[in-house]
Amino acid sequence: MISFEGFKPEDGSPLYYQILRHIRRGIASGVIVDGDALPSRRVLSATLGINPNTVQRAYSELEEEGLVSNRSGAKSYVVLNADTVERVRRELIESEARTLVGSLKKTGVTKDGAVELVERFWEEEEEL
Amino acid sequence: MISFEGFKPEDGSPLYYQILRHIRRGIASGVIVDGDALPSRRVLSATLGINPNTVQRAYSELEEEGLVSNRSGAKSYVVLNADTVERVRRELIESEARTLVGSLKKTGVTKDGAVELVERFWEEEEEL
DNA sequence: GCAACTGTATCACTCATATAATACGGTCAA
DNA sequence: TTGACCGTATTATATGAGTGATACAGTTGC
Repeated sequence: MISFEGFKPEDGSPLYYQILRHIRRGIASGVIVDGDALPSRRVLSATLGINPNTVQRAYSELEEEGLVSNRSGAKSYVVLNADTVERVRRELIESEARTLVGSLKKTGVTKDGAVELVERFWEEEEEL
Repeated sequence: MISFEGFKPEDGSPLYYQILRHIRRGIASGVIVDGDALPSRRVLSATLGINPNTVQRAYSELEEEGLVSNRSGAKSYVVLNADTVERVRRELIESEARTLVGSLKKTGVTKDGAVELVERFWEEEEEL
């Protein structure tokens, strides 16, 4: 069963998108593997204190993306092969690195300064 | 006059917030300095193809933050001293670096991998 | 078979963001 | 002083995100 421990929606971005991202990151990092079951819409929404429709939206987008199998009546499962995992991982890392490198550049940070910042903040980060 | 060259709202975040961030980044990087005039609400909204009210919202928030002086009838100006600039710069860089490190950690990247990513993407970034 | 789950669908509602159209009064330079 | 520009304010409308409630049909395990 996919875990949502440490999932805190404080991002400002839409909730359904944060759920999507949480699962994509789990796939990229290997925490989520092929065949893993997703929590049901009702259970997960109750756990997170949000609306079932919001979870539904995330899950159905994951199905369109080909990462999840939804069968009416049965639980939803993650469907992965090696190529898919590698693709998700590469796309995720690339987009995150690109946007955040761009952000630091625009605030006037140098390349060496950015590397230094990454090294400094790496240990300070605690929450999952 | 503060420049909005290269300002492209494609972030997903609210437009007024992107304007705020653009100006904060300009201050942090030294591109925007004390006494600089802001484009009028009407001019900037026409340039960006957005609504004057949206620009107004950004400008009035900048005033509440103490970075801009708005006088009814006259143009709006940036008001800065060395301490303010340093504060804006530190807060901005810190939050962006923290976001970057948190994102990469959650996608299963190692510290060395993150440094490598920053170095690799630093040159590839072109658009301002 | 039946009960307890599951996914799916629909409707009405709130809220923030953004647009659109005006209007009013202050500032500033020719 | 006057006209062009400025900041500010108001009202109405549209859209997307999220909630809340409810309903229906499919599956699974006992």
